[in-house]
Amino acid sequence: MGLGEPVFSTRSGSVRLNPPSYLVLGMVSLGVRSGYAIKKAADISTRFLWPTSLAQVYPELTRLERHGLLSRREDRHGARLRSAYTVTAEGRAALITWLRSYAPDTTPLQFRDEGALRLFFADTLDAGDQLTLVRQLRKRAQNASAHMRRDIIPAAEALEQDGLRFPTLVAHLGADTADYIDNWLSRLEKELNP
Amino acid sequence: MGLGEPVFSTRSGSVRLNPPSYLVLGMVSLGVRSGYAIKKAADISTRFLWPTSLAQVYPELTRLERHGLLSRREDRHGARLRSAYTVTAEGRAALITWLRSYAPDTTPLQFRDEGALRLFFADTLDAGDQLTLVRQLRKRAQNASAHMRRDIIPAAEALEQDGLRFPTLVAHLGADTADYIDNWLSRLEKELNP
DNA sequence: CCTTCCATGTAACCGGTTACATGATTGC
DNA sequence: GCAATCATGTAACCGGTTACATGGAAGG
Repeated sequence: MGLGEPVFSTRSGSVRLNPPSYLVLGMVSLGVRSGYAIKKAADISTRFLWPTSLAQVYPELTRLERHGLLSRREDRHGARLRSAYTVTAEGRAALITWLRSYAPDTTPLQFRDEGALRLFFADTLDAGDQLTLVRQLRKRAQNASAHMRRDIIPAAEALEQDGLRFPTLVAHLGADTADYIDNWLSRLEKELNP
Repeated sequence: MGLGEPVFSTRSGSVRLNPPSYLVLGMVSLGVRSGYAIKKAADISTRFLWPTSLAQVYPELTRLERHGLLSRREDRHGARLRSAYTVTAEGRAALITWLRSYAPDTTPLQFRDEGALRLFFADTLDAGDQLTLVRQLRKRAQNASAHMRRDIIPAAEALEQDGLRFPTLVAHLGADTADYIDNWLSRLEKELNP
């Protein structure tokens, strides 16, 4: 196993917490109360950083509650029942511990990306197809940037009224990075098409 | 399933080819002949784009050969036997088809990254810890850039004698992007620490 | 001689996604 | 009335990693 077991000790034993756990814990701590809402919130904010699914969110909520990091309340809305979660003191402590424990050496920077993998093997293509591929990659970077500026950043900015600035910052980092990549590829495009 | 089944038709039925398949196929097409060597080559080139493991490479080689995309030759080296793979015409066609078929809309740009996820939730931290986190993230970006420029790029440049330029280009894209992120975070750091 | 590297594979496990199943509420 | 959205969950599957198991070759 090596170093840094991602285990958090609670009064009731210990829980193994991984990024999806902290995603759920973090969302609840931002005031998102139901599983359904967490998934929706993740789709317009952390989707690029860490995608998730309902089939992951619901069991995780149950698990976090079982270990005392979340507290559940039945929130009856007509005949429909809904679970409203809030973070416990222990849950908040777990989140903060995680945020404070980041070690740059254990998690190396990765860009796992099929597009870039194709570019790596592009020597196999003739000049025309190489150019097409680079243009497609640019298009994707442009799409990503546009989507973030049009949808993600405004949604994040709405949270600033609650004193939350980092969602906006991260969204900007993503959009700016996408622009940087587009720019880089545009220089490559010119180089390939003189 | 939806759109774009990643299936390639061969004389002997059809194969489902995914990024790890093309990683193996591509590496063999670059002249890397054994499973062991493919893993080693991937570790100093495509690791950031698409990590892999021996437990993935070996079965994939067998599968690709079974479908006629690779051809295997027993390469006896003393008492030790080793499999030496080469790409068949069909294998080369499959690789080129994949490289030519990139659709920017189906594969959205993702930065799946635990570090950025932490930054997203950093409002939970006090100012001092926020600063520490940003500095840690910078350190990681610097490490990544340094490692690429010291190890990955020189290794890629050695391939240029064989007429391969894209491995070097992709390595530079990675290193430059890491530098960009470091720079972006350094501005954030100044903003947080006035 | 002994360590490191070359070399090939399998078994067990885990993290995550897709698909399935169900039903109430809201808004047009 | 009907469609879209809110809401919760499970089962099956898949992609990928870690750990296990084995042994020859090369280099100091």
